[in-house]
Amino acid sequence: MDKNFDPKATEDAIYRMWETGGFFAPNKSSQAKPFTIIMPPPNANDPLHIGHAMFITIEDILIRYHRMKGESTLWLPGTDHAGIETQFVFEKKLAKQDKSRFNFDRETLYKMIWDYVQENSGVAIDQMKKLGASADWSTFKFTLDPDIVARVLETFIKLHKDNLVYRGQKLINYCTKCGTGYSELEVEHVEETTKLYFIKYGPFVLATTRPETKFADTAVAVNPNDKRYKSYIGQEIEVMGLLGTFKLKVIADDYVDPEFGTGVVKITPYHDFNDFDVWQRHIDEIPAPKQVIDKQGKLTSIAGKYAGMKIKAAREMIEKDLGEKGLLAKPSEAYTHNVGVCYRCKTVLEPLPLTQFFIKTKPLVEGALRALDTGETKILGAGQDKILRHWLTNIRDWNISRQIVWGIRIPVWYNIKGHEQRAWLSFLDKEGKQQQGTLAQYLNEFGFDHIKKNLQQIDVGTWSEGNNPDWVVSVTEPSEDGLWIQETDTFDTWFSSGQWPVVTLQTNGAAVFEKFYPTSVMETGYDILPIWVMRMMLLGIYVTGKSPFTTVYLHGLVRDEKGQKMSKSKGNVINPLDMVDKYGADAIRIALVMSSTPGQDKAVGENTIRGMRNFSNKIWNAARFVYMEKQHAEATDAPGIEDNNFMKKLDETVHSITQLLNALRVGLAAETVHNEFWHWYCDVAIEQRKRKEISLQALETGLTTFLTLLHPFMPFVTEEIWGKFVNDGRSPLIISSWPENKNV
RNA sequence: GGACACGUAGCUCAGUGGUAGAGCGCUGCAUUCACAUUGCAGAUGUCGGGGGUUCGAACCCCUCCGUGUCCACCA
Repeated sequence: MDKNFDPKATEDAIYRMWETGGFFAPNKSSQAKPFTIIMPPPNANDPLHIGHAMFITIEDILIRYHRMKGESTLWLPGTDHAGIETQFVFEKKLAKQDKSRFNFDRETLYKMIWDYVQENSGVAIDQMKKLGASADWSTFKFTLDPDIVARVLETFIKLHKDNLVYRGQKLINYCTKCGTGYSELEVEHVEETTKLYFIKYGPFVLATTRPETKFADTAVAVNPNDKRYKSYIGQEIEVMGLLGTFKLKVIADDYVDPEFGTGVVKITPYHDFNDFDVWQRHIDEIPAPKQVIDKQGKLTSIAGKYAGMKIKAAREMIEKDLGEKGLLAKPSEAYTHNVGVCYRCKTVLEPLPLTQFFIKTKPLVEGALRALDTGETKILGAGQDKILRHWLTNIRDWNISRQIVWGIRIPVWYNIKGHEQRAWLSFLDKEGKQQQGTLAQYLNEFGFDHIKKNLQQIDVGTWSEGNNPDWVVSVTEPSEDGLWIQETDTFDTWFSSGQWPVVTLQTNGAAVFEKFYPTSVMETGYDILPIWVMRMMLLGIYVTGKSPFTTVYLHGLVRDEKGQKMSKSKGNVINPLDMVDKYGADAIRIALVMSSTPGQDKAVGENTIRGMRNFSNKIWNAARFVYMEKQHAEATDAPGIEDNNFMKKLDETVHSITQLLNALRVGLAAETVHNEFWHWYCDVAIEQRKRKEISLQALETGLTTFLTLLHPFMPFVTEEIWGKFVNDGRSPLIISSWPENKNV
């Protein structure tokens, strides 16, 4: 027997033994009560990072503990198609081949991404196995599996029937680079220092950071109580601009802060959220809005000679021209404010008027709040309960339309007949070249079938009142006469993952759903509380009437040794698989959870992991000592004078670990078992044994008990020892019974 | 501007009403003893400051200071 434990030589074989033994499947006994965790599905296309290792570890600890307690334990794994991220990565790949999404029709592009993801999808799963994840792989689901898609569509149809879906034109945060709009939860806010311009505007001077949108101004607003401008309210003013003079109405709105800038604000409803709201409040006073920036981030034809220019270039040129025309009242000032950027590519988002599908969220909130009030669902994680309530009470309608192909296509069909002139679309012609325009332009030349088959995107826009296209919700093409085209937008990825606990169980069979829903613990990072956990509650309760989980355990972010955020640019990223390779899976597992606490970030460095590698070696050597003692033991094992104290202490340890795990205090449980094993069992008890103060039998009981207690945290080394010389040839540790404490 | 956290050993963090803890680091001693991926001994703490409740507070309450994160429409 080697002096050191060698994880590399043993871990894979142990995992295979567990897997082929079928030990990950739930206990079939009818008396066993269920314990369920649905795994947060990682991006199918990405290798695991340290944050994944964190959730794998915590969930596996809970799963192994409950399995050893004899419960019918299901850990259902899966992966997510991660719409925007994956399409973005794929497009970068295309760019390297001098291609873009515009070179392909929708269907072809989807298939290419599908194949690309298939190539990579095994990686994350293998990595989870390396970390020891005892998930039931037979229940595995991918968010684009046909059975999952069918369920997700069903939910949408139900929402529509219940009048909880609407199609509406709103201002949407749109990424001109990724080519899609978002919901407000996906917008990241970053501080930006920009110029605040002071522009002569008729009789006023106004302060703006965005002179390039002034071509779309439809009003000027002042504060109703601002004495300086009171006489102008309700009047029209004449403004000399870069493209000539025009007239605008002056309106009064409380939103204008008289203290800021000059107290005069231009109103550009289609390019600013506040202005949009002002327009809504003064809809009778302000004429129809104008759009000056398009989806490509370029200025539209209303910008005259600036049309076609990118925002940044246009702004610079406009600044110059304003200066030359003497329209700048004074030099610009540096101004720091927050702007929304794309969480994926960090491009500054443009507020643009888009027609999208929305889910009415307010009617769904009540059930979620009730679940929190009654304790049906408990949130673990410093203060996160209150944060969730805050989100729930301030929720907005959910924009679920995404202008990408990598996702579940929205099951909505438009009848374009009679609206051919207004249906904008892009498709590939017979030479594979992109054509863009209205259906009316191309219908005769290419025929409807060709256009449909080679379609990239359709935008049927918003018709004026009473002149809307028919749209019907249907999974298949409607049979009625007409020119039917399916919406090209896909669902927000979070719309499918928001149903994850429900649909993964349902698609594993009605009996599985019946038994394991609602699930026991949802374990994930606090950073996705609103974007994911909240939505799972909303949709889960909506579909099933029950909150999808009893407890939400929100782990913290993993940071580096100094508590710094890990990032590629800082070069402080720890790859969990490298650490497994170097120190063993057990070491990184316990390093991640020991002394961690829900909702609080966790600092982990290689030193920490090395220290825990030493701990797994310590376990190994303690076992080795017991084994050697047995070799030299005499036939009769005399009781030791410390036996009673030893057993009592052992029992207390079992008790406290059990209590801690029941209370989901995983970090403290790990710390306790580590300390008791090392500093009591090894440092005290084994030394007592050397002086013959405790019996070999007591020492052996101690070892087997500790192997059981340690197993959820460090499954490999404990299983290896168990199989090798504690329980040779008998059932493996993974399905051994959790010790009962008798005397405490 | 608001919300939520956090401030405990050199560093990173547990502990959350009853004599201050862990990991990593540091100092000294120990080497054929299960393990040097070790053991023993040790140093470093007014548990952010102040006030209150209590027989007793790192822990509960108030307040101040500092840090972080998220949210928010000041162009």
